[in-house]
Amino acid sequence: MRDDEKPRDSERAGQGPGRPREFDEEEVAERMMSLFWEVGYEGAALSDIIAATGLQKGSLYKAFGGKRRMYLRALRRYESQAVDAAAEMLVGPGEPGRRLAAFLSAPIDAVTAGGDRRGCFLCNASADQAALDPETQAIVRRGFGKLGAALAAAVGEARPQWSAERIEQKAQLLIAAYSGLRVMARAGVAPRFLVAARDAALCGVAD
Amino acid sequence: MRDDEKPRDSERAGQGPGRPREFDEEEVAERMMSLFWEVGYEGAALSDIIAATGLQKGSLYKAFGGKRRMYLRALRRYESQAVDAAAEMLVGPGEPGRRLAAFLSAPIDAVTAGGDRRGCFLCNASADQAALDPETQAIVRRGFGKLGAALAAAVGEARPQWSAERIEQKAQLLIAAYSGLRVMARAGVAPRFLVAARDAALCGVAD
DNA sequence: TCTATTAGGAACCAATTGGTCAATAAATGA
DNA sequence: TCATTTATTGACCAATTGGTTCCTAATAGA
Repeated sequence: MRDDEKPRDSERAGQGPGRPREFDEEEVAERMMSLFWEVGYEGAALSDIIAATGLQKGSLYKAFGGKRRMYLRALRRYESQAVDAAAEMLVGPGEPGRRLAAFLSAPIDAVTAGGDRRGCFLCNASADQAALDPETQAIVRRGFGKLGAALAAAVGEARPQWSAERIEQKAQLLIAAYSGLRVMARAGVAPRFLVAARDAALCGVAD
Repeated sequence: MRDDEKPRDSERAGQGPGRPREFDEEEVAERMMSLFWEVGYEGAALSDIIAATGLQKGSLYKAFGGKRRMYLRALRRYESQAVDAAAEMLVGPGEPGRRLAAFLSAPIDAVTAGGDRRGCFLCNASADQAALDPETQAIVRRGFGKLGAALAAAVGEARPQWSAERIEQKAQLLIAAYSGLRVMARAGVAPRFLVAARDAALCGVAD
């Protein structure tokens, strides 16, 4: 559980002295994210990371730091990919009601369409490491904050006549419902229940 | 990750031949539940379980099976304690609206009153082990099922004029919101956000 | 070409992991 | 008292854990 490894070198396009990387760092980071997302921090042994990335232990530790840094990097990657994308979608073009519906449908589509039961990495990290590691906690909280802000914006757009307080309430309910849906999906709860929850959550703001 | 240990002997009040237990099995099970609840399956090393229970490894393995059995037992214990209690409260006496409010307030009270950030064991297990272990998954799903049924009963009581479908939808939304609140609480999201989510969730069914 | 710098890979590490077992202790019933 | 049964304990186990180090390979710039 130590965490003293220094950040090591990252991003250098290939110029400069020294032997060039034989792997694409982003691609490797992507695979690490997938693994941690699926099995959690302790569930991913170093040997699993090696298998998933194709790198050797030495290269892994030189490019990234220790295991904890890999996890945090994976989580930050999820934040700046999945979370930011969702937030942008929520404030993007189109009917706000439709955007909210799309946001709450994502957890269901993932499981019905792709059979993807990984849930939400942010939510998993919360149950997994957030209570134990403050850095994880900070990232998770920031992610929830982003989603909350974007949801509030979309709700305000959909129902301009609502008070700020009511908008905020609805937005918070939508994150909570989203998180709950992700958690339930991971446990394999039948899609019809998820659909019911989604429809009730959207009631009054997207019809 | 093996799981072949036989169930071993349980419950024998102390009568019959043989040396009597020096510990109270229920009390030990309670401590194991607390530990797994807080740190998850992989987060609890056998040495931690030993420290938490005061038992030696050998006694632990004789009384319970391997680590996985201990975890499942802890999770079942949570189900038959926390989940069943919540379900009974929901269908119990008092105004149904108040009961629903109490159900959704529990996640908030835990963190504001007791500083309890363990969240919900069921939800944690979902993010932690449910995607990997079918037994865990079954318990989690059953737990969600119980809560869903109880919530539907309470909602139906609070709003008898609603259609069965609408009642079911609201009930499912309430479990999702509950799960989400637990997850967010574990990440340390500020209580005011949790309160906002709760109030929005209760809107229309408890006022 | 030579040097500096970096990457790759395997050997190596101590510590810990979950799990077993045999010896001993304490009870019951005969 | 003695055989039987069960519990406790600590020594022991192989395997795996995350992590380091050292040697070689490959590049850029001088």
